[in-house]
Amino acid sequence: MSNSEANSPTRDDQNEEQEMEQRGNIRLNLPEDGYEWKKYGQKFIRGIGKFRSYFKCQKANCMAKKKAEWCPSEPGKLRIVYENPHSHGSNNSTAAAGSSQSSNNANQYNLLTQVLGDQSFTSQRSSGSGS
DNA sequence: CGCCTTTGACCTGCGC
DNA sequence: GCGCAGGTCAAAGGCG
Repeated sequence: MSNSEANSPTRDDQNEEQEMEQRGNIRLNLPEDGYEWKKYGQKFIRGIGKFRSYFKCQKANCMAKKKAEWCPSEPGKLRIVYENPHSHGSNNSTAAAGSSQSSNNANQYNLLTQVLGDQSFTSQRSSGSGS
């Protein structure tokens, strides 16, 4: 086993990723959405048999929250659930693709979650923009 | 030295 | 009324 890990830095890197994945370390797969998130908790959800991470917007006046969980049927796929609208605009150009929509989306999503449910929107964010 | 991340424990709400 | 699950807060450790 010494040679396999000695000359395979890529594999080592992937191995690490998988190890963290098992621990529920979603931080590695956290998609940049233009906001600063702070992880404030992690829990193993028996309902889906996977870990769920809880993020909170670091902005002082922003009560926006984000939940990240692994898709039960699609290992490696991350499902992001946004809660509460942002009281400020996105300050990250990385998410320029949706920067103008981010705040708007978060706001609309809040309504959608209550009216339609998070599936339609979450599904769009996860597979629509990811893939 | 400061900031961020991770882990554990506690509290609240819902269901049976 | 009790039990289970989910969610949140706080403290400690590690890394930059």
